[in-house]
Amino acid sequence: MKKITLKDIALYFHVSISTVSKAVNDSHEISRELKQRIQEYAKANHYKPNKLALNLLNRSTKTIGVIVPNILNYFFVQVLYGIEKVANENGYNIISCISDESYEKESKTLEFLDSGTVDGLIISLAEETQVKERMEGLREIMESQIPLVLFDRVSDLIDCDKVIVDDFEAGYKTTKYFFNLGCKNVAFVSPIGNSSVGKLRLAGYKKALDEAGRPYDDRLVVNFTAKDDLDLIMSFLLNYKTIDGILGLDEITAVKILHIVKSRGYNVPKDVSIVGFTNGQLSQYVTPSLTMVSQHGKFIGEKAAELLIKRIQNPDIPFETKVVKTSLLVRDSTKKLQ
Amino acid sequence: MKKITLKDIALYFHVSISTVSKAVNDSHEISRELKQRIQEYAKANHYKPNKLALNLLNRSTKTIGVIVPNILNYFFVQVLYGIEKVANENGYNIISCISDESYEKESKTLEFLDSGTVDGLIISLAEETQVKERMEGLREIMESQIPLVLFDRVSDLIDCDKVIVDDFEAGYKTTKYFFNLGCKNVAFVSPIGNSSVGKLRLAGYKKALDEAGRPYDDRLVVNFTAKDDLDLIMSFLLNYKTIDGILGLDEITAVKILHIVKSRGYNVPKDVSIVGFTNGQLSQYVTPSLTMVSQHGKFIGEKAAELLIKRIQNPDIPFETKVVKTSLLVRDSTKKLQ
DNA sequence: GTGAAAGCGCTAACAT
DNA sequence: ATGTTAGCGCTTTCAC
Repeated sequence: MKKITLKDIALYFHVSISTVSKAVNDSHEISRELKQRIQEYAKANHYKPNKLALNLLNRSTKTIGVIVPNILNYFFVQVLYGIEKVANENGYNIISCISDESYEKESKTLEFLDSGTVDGLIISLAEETQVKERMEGLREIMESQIPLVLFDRVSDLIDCDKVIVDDFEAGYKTTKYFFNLGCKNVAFVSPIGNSSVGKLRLAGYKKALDEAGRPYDDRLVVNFTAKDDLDLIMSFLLNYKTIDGILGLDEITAVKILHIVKSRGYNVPKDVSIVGFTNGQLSQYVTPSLTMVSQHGKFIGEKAAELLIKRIQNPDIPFETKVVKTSLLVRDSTKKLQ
Repeated sequence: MKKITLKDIALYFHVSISTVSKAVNDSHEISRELKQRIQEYAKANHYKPNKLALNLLNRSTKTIGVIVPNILNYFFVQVLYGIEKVANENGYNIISCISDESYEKESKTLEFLDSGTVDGLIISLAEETQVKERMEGLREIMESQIPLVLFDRVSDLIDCDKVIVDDFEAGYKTTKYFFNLGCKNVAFVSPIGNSSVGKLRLAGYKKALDEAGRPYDDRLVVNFTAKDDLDLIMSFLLNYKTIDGILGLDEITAVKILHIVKSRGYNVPKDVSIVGFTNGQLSQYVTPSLTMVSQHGKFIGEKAAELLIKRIQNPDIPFETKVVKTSLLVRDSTKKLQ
């Protein structure tokens, strides 16, 4: 038994397909009586209009596709919530896909979502894509005229609407915060050294160093990947100098750093202060609770969705870039300001 | 400028649509020369076959839909990974949706995914759906013949393939573990008291109590919802009796409990041992690290995807239910066994 | 009140 | 080598 179609119903009642169509859509053109019988039969046989056919007809799916690099990062989950909220308010569904930081997976997903499946796309680039500047996939998307909004991990090579975090300022302000606390040697620990986001924050860090008249020491800047042993790396770092401040570029990194630092006998925040990025579920429950930079993920998602929907409705307006400021959530992993 | 179609190309070259179709698909039926010109033109104008039309034609989308109740729960994220892995290996894409524990959102998503958009569905029920036993939506799905696999939060009211955790045994074994540790008063703290999963674990808890010849005290069983103040609830619990063991039914609950218990001056695990469910990212980084029951989410996802794909390929085989055992990951939040 | 026809974008069997 | 036709499932004129 396969799915029932208008045709099947029409055959059953010996009427035309269009009559059935009108009947199930409750058109006044059809007689009460026939309408009733057809509707009953349709319900009884679980008739459902085929969305594919409708979408083809309407050349619209009322769906927006979202690609995020990493679902384990709370920031992206928050963005997803924001997107979904605005999308639903505007009658759109979202389908969310994960690129897992891989260019290949991102491209495959892009290909899948392109060409009719969705009305628009919201994307944060995979790290690999950013590192290798592999923009072919995105270019295709742009050129095939599908509305696109990039957020957080964006690229200058692509001209489209964007929502970004003020990462430069975040890096700058946070580093300055450490200095105000009295920290002398602030380390910068990044799992995303190659992404635009990581680079901007580092630039902000450098500027703060500069302004404070302190030399830039690249041994205090640690880039690592999932493959690396963070424990070992941190051990080098801690043995190199008397570190009294550490900035971790995402939540799980900050939590791991805290764990490692504590297990090596340091007191947090007395010996070393720690600040992380992304105010998620972990940071408030570790001991001591972590001071975090919040990027307002939900807000970013909302803005991205708004931009996209605006663009879908009006493809010809000029591109916009929205910059969202971060804020610092002070908790117990940083020394108190005197 | 709208999306270019075969028709547009045909018009441009003054040939028929099918000729163009064959040309872009590199058919040998078409002359080298024309093929080349058409392909070039197509590429230059970013022609992409419309997936909607193709799917309609093939009556298949090579996509499977997944609905999970809560993306902040690491268990579901793991399941998602497992599903995606197997799906990709078999040439399927997945689109993942979040029901947010709400029946309404689940239904809306169901409706969206039904009727052509996906070839099959993998779902873990929203709590509201389970509580109110609102199975209309799922019934519809079943009756409209779309392949369906339920996992974790399942329902007896729906006849389909299922992958479940052995939650009864998990509740039973874990409670016995507390007793072996020497615990006398083991509390059971659940944010999912109304879901099948929560009930089964509670039944296991009761059985262990029973076997140990201890009375069941329902004041040791705490159900709470997102709205409740867990702090307050725990305070009642801790004042009621000398609790020396607490079982928290998910990761974030276990972490919160640990936080609360510690802040009230108890030593974990000396005064009270804590075990949580779901081995995620939080439990290993809190202090002390939490002993957890792992449900092997990724494995569950893989099995669910395998079942679904099997069913898509062969709709007539009898339904299966796979039961996946849990395992206990002992860390520092439980007293050491002597 | 009902039906025929066209069309959304595409492919495939069947002419020519 | 190229074109015609039919059809996937549906809606929407426009006739009758």
